[in-house]
Amino acid sequence: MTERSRPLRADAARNRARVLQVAYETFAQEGAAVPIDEIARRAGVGAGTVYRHFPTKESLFQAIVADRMHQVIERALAQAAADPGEGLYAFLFQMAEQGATDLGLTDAVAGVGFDLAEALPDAERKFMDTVADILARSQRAGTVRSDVDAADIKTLIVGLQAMRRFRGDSELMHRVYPLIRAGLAVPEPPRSA
Amino acid sequence: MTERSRPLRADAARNRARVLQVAYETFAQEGAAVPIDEIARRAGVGAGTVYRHFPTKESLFQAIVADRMHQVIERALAQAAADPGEGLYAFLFQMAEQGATDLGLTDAVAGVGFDLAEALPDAERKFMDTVADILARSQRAGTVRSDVDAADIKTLIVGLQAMRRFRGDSELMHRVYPLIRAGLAVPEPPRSA
DNA sequence: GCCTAACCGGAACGGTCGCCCCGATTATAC
DNA sequence: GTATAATCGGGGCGACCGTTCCGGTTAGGC
Repeated sequence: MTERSRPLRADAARNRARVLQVAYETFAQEGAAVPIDEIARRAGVGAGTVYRHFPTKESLFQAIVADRMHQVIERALAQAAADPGEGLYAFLFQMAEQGATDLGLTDAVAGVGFDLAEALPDAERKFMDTVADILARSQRAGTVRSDVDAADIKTLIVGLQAMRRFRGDSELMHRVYPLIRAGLAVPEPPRSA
Repeated sequence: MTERSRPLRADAARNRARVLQVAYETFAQEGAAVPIDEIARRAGVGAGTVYRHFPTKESLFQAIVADRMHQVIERALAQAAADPGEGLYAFLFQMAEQGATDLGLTDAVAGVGFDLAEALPDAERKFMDTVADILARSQRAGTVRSDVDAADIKTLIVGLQAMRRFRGDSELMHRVYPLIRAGLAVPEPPRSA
């Protein structure tokens, strides 16, 4: 984002990339509670090196979440363009799945220990815009009831991520996910004849 | 549970009750991360006194969760007996509401930082039996589809608690809860005529 | 090849928390 | 009232974690 006055030295650039990559995988698998020392150890550098590139633990976490968020949004928009009717359902399931294997992203979306809207207002706004967009497409396609809004969907994502962490992949997909889908579907009008 | 060989001294019994009461309220409002020293301070005793009655922080937490769980189960069974059709829905909403204002209970149900099934197998089994019972009653009353089981309901409870923590009371009740309810309702057979 | 500025790593600091210890205190039996 | 045994409470220990510091090392221009 911010231009450096001078390019990083080769070893510094290499270490920065390694730290980012290791932190990415580690936060995803074990959540945001992993100590910086541990990330430094796995990256093969000292803790001081981590702090030189990222002044606080939160700044490292933010850099990763912003990137992850970007990926999720891009993928969701592509899916929604390809199949508007399924777009929202695909997005919901993708977020549930991602959130379970990516504890950092879950915490960020749910605002646990790190206020996404405050720390990365652009990412938060773009995320909500994307949700609204995908939702609107599916509603126009007639596969989602019209009386839900983007905030409702975000709430469902938070819930689904919690469920996915609690229960296995296939069980959630085969047993609980259909219930959510049935709840979001356009209700059948009451049969009067 | 276990009988004491000699009754507690009067001041000891009073302190024990105070600690339990304060811990009950504190864990409910602020989650299980509150330090023991803080609970001791609020109860007006020293940390040593807390540890004399409860050898570890977890044992104190367990004592509280077991009690809360008992209350929730009793109340749910009474509701289900009074109105079987609404029993499951009332239970779900009650658990969501309780879980949001009772972070300790939420953590216990979801198994975060404390394995309920391992630490209090009786409470866990009774909880699951109760869920199964209430669910079966509502299914017999025809208000809940027959292809969901108690494990699905528990998963939904975990999700609802997360949602409730994320969003306010009335919003969850008015906007998201109806979606869950619609998903659990007996599906209308497809109109062929 | 040399010089210097940039960078490295890990030891160390300050703060927090679970848990224990022990001199002081107090309830209870006689 | 006195003895005594249970209880009290707060200071302290050890572990952990985020962050800083600084002596040693190395990349890169000349």
